[in-house]
Amino acid sequence: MESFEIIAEPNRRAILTLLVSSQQSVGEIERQLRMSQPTVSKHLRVLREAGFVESKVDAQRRLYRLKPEPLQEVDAWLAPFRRFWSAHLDALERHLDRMDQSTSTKRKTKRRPRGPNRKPNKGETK
Amino acid sequence: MESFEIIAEPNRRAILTLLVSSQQSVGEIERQLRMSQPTVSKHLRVLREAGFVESKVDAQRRLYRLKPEPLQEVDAWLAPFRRFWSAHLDALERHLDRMDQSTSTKRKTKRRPRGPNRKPNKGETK
DNA sequence: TCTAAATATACCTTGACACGTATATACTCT
DNA sequence: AGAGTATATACGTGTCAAGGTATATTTAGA
Repeated sequence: MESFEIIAEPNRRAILTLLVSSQQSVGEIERQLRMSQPTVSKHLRVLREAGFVESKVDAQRRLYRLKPEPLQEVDAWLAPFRRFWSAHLDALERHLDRMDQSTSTKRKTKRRPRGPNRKPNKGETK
Repeated sequence: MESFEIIAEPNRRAILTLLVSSQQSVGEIERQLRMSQPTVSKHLRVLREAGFVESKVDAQRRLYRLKPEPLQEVDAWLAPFRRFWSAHLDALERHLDRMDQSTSTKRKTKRRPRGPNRKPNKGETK
């Protein structure tokens, strides 16, 4: 399974979040997140095979702890978008600046001739 | 559908990546990503309803462009993990520093500047 | 008004996966 | 060795999402 699918599952995200603070045994995770033991074990297996966590044996217990790499990949995928929304903020600022100097100006040129409107879909801007 | 599930789908991630550079019509996305037109439209619908993109009408076309908020939420979820792996890097550095002292080896590559009570910089990824 | 282009949607099928229950495995302690 | 604890796995089941094909909707242009 692939990194983005792994963190698509809410229980797995919860487990990862738990493990940020410190390593935990299966039973501790089970109790804190109120999931069944097989469910926890199965999610941990998925996380382990994808490199999100690693385990070490401690008597009958297994202690699971985070490994950084897969989440760093996710983080890396986000990088271009971070640049995008920074640029977006800049554009908003420039726009507000223009509003400042042209608040009394009315737009007189229509962008393009339009026929009868169709019904807009949700999230569609006119 | 929820943000993490949305970006779990590879074609949707590809669409989002395409839209970082500029807005695109459905047909343009279809051709660049070699997906069928219904597939593109259906993914765009999912993305639109989740707020990842918005569309505006341009004659028979619809131009889709990115909206930042949902990916910013994903980014926010990652924040604690970034602190986690920064801490790991710091620990590694301290370890290497101790190695330095005990071996008197000269280091060839520079490390990050460090000081007492060092705090990570905003948006620091490394 | 007819046709072609661009996009959206309906319906169907298929596969993946998350969970529960039951059971297996591994380790500790007496 | 036997009992108890902690964890892993096997199996069956229901759900849901992704893609394909076919069709509907909207618009430009002749």
